[in-house]
Amino acid sequence: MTAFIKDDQEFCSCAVIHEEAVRIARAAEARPAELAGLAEVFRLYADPTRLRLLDALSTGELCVCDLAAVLGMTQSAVSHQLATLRHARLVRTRKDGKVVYYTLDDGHVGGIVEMARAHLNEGRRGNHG
Amino acid sequence: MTAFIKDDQEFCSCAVIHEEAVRIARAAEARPAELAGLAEVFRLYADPTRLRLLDALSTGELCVCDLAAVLGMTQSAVSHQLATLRHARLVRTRKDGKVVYYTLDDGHVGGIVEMARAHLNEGRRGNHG
DNA sequence: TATATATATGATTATATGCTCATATATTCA
DNA sequence: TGAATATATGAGCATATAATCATATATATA
Repeated sequence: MTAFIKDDQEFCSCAVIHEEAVRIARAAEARPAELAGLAEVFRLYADPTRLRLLDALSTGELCVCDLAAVLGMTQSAVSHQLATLRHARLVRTRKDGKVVYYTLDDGHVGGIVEMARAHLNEGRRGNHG
Repeated sequence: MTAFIKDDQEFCSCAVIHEEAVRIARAAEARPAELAGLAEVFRLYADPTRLRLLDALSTGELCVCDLAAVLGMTQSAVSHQLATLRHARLVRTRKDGKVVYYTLDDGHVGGIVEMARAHLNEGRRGNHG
């Protein structure tokens, strides 16, 4: 056997070297939908602007114009990113007249960012200096 | 005042409504470089293929061909993504003859994925059903 | 009602990214 | 040395995405 075949398609020009390890990894594999969902969650945090917005909101409630001021970005750019965060339920809104106030939706946000911060500090110690 | 000005540039057509809140958010803001670094970390996890690779490797050491078999993807696609993970130091390699074995670099990887999994389960309970 | 203002959003554009294909590199073995 | 094989990688393509610009929507006020 010189090629791995799955669903009638050739994927790899090389032989499968460790069939047992492959079986184990296959069996342990998470459902594709779950991993896709996870990737989607991470993607939300994978943008500096969105991180800055979440960071700013961690100090308390702010309106769109406040956020534009803090980030030094246009109202439109901020509003687009806020829409992304809103659709993902990472932030909530409260409307008072013309003004829309944003807050973090729950505690998971801060937790995830802290986790990644630790990852950054420990995992890459001295790599960037 | 009808526009927020920073560095001689107009960012927002609306007035800054809450100057104190803005000051506080500004003061608390993380260094831009740190947030950019964080976004970079998250970006690594923001792809289903890379998550699947890390997931597979969480069961133990696997060579490139093994990983191609587990994921049902070409050797080239897998190798490209492994290069990304390698450069980010999320995985390590061990070479034995022609075969390159990959392992997770440290425990942070699993921790971050678990964290996000919890986020997914708790934060979006019933939102997708 | 007409105007001003705070926010949201569609279209466009520039850039980033993931996969494929072809090929290079490294190693083993005859 | 030459052939085979495991892996790495550059180029190209298709798609995704973040910012911009213009404009729509909603609300307050004259």
